[in-house]
Amino acid sequence: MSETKTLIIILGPTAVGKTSFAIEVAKHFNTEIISADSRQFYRELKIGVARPTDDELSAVKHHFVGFLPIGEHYSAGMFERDALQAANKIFLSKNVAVCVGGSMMYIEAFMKGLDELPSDKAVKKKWEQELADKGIAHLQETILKLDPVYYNELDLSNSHRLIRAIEVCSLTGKKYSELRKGIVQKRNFQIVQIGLTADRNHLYSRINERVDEMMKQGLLGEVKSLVEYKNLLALNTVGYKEVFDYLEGKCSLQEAIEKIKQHTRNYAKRQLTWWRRDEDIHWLDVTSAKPSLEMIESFLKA
RNA sequence: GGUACCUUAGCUCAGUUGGUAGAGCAAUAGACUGAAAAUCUAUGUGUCCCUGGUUCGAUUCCUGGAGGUACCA
Repeated sequence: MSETKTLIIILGPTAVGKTSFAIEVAKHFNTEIISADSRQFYRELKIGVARPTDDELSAVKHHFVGFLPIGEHYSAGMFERDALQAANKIFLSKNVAVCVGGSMMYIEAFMKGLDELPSDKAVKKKWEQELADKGIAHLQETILKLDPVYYNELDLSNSHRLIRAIEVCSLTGKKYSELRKGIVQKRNFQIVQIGLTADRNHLYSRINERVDEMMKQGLLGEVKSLVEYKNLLALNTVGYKEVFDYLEGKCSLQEAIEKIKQHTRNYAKRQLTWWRRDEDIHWLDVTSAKPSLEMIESFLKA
């Protein structure tokens, strides 16, 4: 079996209908699904992250859904490693694997790879503390000294990136701008990206409906059961942070629900912005028609 | 019915001692190499409720009206 191996990636904004279509595709090719939805990885998150139902999960084997304890640290780099491993395992017996998700950077890492840069939680924590104590100007001065080239490229208001650059510089003793080469890794399989999309209005009303549906399914109860973890990074997530605000009396339930809808729409828009620049994506508009398997077949031949 | 206060951007509200106005959120566009459902950037013409008046000039002051809120009857 030395045929070309193909990874079909199904991506698109949240609530566009990726989950069920991916299952249809995976069934068609009699293969398995690699999830690329970073928040669906957490065991404790179900309703709020629209995890596939138990029926769906048993219909097709899914990798990574619900495999992480809520407190565990995970990242795009770790996903690159794990997803490659999972894909290669699938390719041992199949010619096609399906990847589905909305986590842009995770998918990017899986497809193209990240430069090998170190990461250290303690160092990151230290600089977060520096940020809290001395303000962002102090971080800006630090990166100006460590890596003046990157200082000029970077968005200086973005504390996350500031800290990451300082982290890499201080761990390696080298400049982040020089280490970050952006080399695209060669994979031993071909990749076909299928993007599901829809009219903005249609997408937004799907999002609103899905949030109402989550409430019916018991999102409030799910979030209540996670209050003790509320400061974890995994819970800095749309659908959870708004309900925490409600539980703390910062707003009414109705307001929290409206915020969830709004923030989900904001997220969907960011996803569309990210993928707009990628010319290799085959887009399928689902506004008026369901995506079809025939389309997938035609993309595979092309 | 009386008194007081309010009416400014899609929403919540600032403000102009009279020279036609600005924040947050939303919206739109963008960025994105280990927190990424995260984080960050850019974009603000709107009958400043209506009507008269004073004034060179009113959204701002005065008259009258409409709507709202609170309290008193």
